[in-house]
Amino acid sequence: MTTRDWRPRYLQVAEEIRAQILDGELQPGDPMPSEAALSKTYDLSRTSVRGAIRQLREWGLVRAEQGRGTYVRAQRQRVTRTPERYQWEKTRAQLSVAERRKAGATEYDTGRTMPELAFTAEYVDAEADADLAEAFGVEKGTALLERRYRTRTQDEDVPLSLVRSWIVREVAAKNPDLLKAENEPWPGGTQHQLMTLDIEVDRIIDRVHARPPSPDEAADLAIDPGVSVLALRKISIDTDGGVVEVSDVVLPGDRTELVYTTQLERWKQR
Amino acid sequence: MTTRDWRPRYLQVAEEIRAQILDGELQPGDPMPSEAALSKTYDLSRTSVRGAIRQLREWGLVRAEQGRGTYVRAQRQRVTRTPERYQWEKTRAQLSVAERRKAGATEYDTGRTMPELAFTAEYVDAEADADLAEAFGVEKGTALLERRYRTRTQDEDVPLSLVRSWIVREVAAKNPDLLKAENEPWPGGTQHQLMTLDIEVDRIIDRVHARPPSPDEAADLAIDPGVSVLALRKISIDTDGGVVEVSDVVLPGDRTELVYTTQLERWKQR
DNA sequence: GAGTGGTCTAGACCACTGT
DNA sequence: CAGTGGTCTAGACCACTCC
Repeated sequence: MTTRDWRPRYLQVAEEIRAQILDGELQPGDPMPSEAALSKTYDLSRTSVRGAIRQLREWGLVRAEQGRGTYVRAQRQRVTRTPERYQWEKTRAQLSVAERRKAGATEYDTGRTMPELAFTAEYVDAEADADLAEAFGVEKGTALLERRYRTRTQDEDVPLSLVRSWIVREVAAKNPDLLKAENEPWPGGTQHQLMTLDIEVDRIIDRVHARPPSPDEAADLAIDPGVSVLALRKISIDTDGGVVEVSDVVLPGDRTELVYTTQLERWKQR
Repeated sequence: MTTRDWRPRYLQVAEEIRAQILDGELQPGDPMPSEAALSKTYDLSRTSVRGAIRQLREWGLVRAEQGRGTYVRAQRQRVTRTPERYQWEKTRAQLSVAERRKAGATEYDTGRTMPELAFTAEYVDAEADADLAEAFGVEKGTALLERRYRTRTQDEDVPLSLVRSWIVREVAAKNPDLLKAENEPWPGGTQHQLMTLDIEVDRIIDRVHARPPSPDEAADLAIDPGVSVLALRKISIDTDGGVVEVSDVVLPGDRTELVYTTQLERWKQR
């Protein structure tokens, strides 16, 4: 009170409201006072009040709805993704077609829930850019087969992830069926596709970082402004040590949790 | 031109400039035209131009510097973090004090670079909130020992990560030395601390998601507006299956890459 | 139609960076 | 000092939602 506050007014207001939310004075789902009301109570122009609200949105604390009002955000439903799915997919690849179809339609559940449904796979002819060329260990410009698809849960209409997957075209061409988009969804997934090429995946490397979404990604994933995406590059390595598939998976950062378990070696003696 | 554009003007400008950056017309490090200049060339008020620039900042494409100008952002230096560090730390825990000290001072390098330096460890008495109580499998309100510290590279002054680590206080009390902040940095790290309590860590679970930074985190990590942090909860489980340590690690999302490798089982027959 | 948030204007003062 | 971005005002029109 006595010592004057050097921070901009809009930030002070934002932090005041933030404290109210964290203290539980404002509960998730509660409507905020309207901009006009806030403008009056804080004796600020509407522009400044909007600055405070923008800040709260960037902190992921509130959500504004045109024509309705601004609401305190509920913690969004989280979806968990674990690399156990990779082993599951590999095991499934060796099953019969009938069983693969059945398994593919069934929910995949690893204790936590991970129901998924792939749709709208799209095939594109692509060339290796510098990045992909390095990943595959091929020349820049090498022809690749690119598959684009999205996954979503059965109840929600917003996709869980946007995926782009690449295979070296010359490798994939050994099985002409792989080049046809009509064959999607391929029963048994990528690992079975690779199996038809006589390729066994030995290990998979996930590289994860967070970044702001591109405009398209923000729209496709229904992401609020200020929320980042998790960008996951998945690299599959076969039993000969070569890179056989590269995928870029884009996940909404605030709705997705990635879980990785590291098993440590036992001490020899204590 | 002919069909009118329904999107707000500030967004159109932002996307126009975005295209220029992606096309390479504007190179990383290049200064943008000043707000006054943009305002003139696009025939918009400065407020609207600022809206476009804010959008570009949220996309992570430009960086504004007070009194200097606005610049196209360079891809920031990435730091890689792999769970191999956990095994390394466990192995190191069994070495002699002298060796642990030496190893602690040395850079830890896993092929990619991961030099780190811990500093300003702080000890706090804490109680288990609902979240931590569940993680540890104890009653809510159980006394915990909380350690806070940060890591940074030797050349940069901005920390790489903010860490809060918890151990059940009653467990830690078996070795009174662990309760004293003066003993930091503890030679051998957390795993050696646990070893003095007769605890061997069997596996470590990392749970990762992305979220907007809190105001404090944004300031501490020098994060630009619109960029998220990677929040990593690390859970250490001992050979009896109990949770012995929980850490929350906050990493700048655009500067950090997490790498996890999943080893798959070989097929029995082909 | 009343109330909400989204966009936009024209202007002002400030703090900071360079010269 | 001039030029830059950061904050703030008072007012306007719009698209949307709900009654």
